[in-house]
Amino acid sequence: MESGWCWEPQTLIAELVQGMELARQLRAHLNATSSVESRDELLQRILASYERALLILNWGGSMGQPQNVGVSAGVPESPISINGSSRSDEFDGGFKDSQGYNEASKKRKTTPRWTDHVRVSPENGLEGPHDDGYSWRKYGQKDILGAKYPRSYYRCTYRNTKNCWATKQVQRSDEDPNIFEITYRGTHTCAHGNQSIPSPSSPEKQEKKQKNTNNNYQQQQSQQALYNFQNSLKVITEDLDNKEMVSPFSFPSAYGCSKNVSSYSPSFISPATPEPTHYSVSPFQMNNFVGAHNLQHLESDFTEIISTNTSATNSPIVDLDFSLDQVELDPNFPLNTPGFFS
DNA sequence: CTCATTTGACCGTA
DNA sequence: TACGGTCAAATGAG
Repeated sequence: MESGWCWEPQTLIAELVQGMELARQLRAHLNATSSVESRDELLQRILASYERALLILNWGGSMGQPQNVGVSAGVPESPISINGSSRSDEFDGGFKDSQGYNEASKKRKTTPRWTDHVRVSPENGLEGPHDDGYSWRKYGQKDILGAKYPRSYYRCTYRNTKNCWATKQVQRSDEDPNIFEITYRGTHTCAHGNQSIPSPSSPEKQEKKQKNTNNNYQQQQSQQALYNFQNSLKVITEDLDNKEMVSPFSFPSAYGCSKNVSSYSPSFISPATPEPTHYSVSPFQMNNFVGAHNLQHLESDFTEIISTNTSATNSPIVDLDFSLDQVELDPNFPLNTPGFFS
């Protein structure tokens, strides 16, 4: 939608490479006695770099997928063009042991958590919450102390059938009602089943009756690859007490290569609050959040958490174990596949 | 009829 | 005890 952006694979790769290079620098800073500020700056540059890469992917995808493009004219059920979100993923510590991670029901506190900030563009209509490609079921709503808007609680639709314990919380920002803060908890273990992405012509709700009927396999693959990619590229920061994972990638960003249809639930926030349909990117907004994080000890447990997180996604397509020692683009990553850039 | 949402109650934690 | 998170019965939509 608000594209008009000229993008090309080289640009994307350049951004990614830059991000890696910055990560290297950051690593050097970690070993040295550099100031927190310089680390912070480096980290923000890394995030910005990946964010730009993501935007490229997003727009690239939306431009390349003819179906449902342009259905942005405020039709409530129209596919949402998720233009991503400002990525301010914060990772709430915890999931140290990869095993306990799968048992989300046991220890909620140990599940990975990261926050996504999604901005809606007011001129584009009011509803249709951000669809990250997963199927969510709302299970609660609470008024939060000090918050103007209630918080909505969602869990994976396939919680029971697939034992998928991913949840998310959606809260409208106090300061800017156009911004929604989405906190994800846990990762989907149903991602490879029926879970992935609603087919363009079928609203999400149809999923309940047509599981596994998405026949656009290539598209799925690309999306999954991107999803895995973004899931793999997480930067861990460690708080004094907790670890945090800061990811420049957002779930919605992973669908740039295809159209998201979202029938989503109409209860994104609360009946009293208008529901955003279209999302625009606020690329650097994440700095507001990430910048506030304690960036010390950035590296500790980095690879451990990465691998944990990666394995949790069951990703057979891309294996991007992203570590600071190994920051080369995986040649297997289908950056050049047609479904990706076109 | 099936499934999603709503919403008050309940529970665990700080 | 207050608050955030979850449960589950009631209700509604398709």
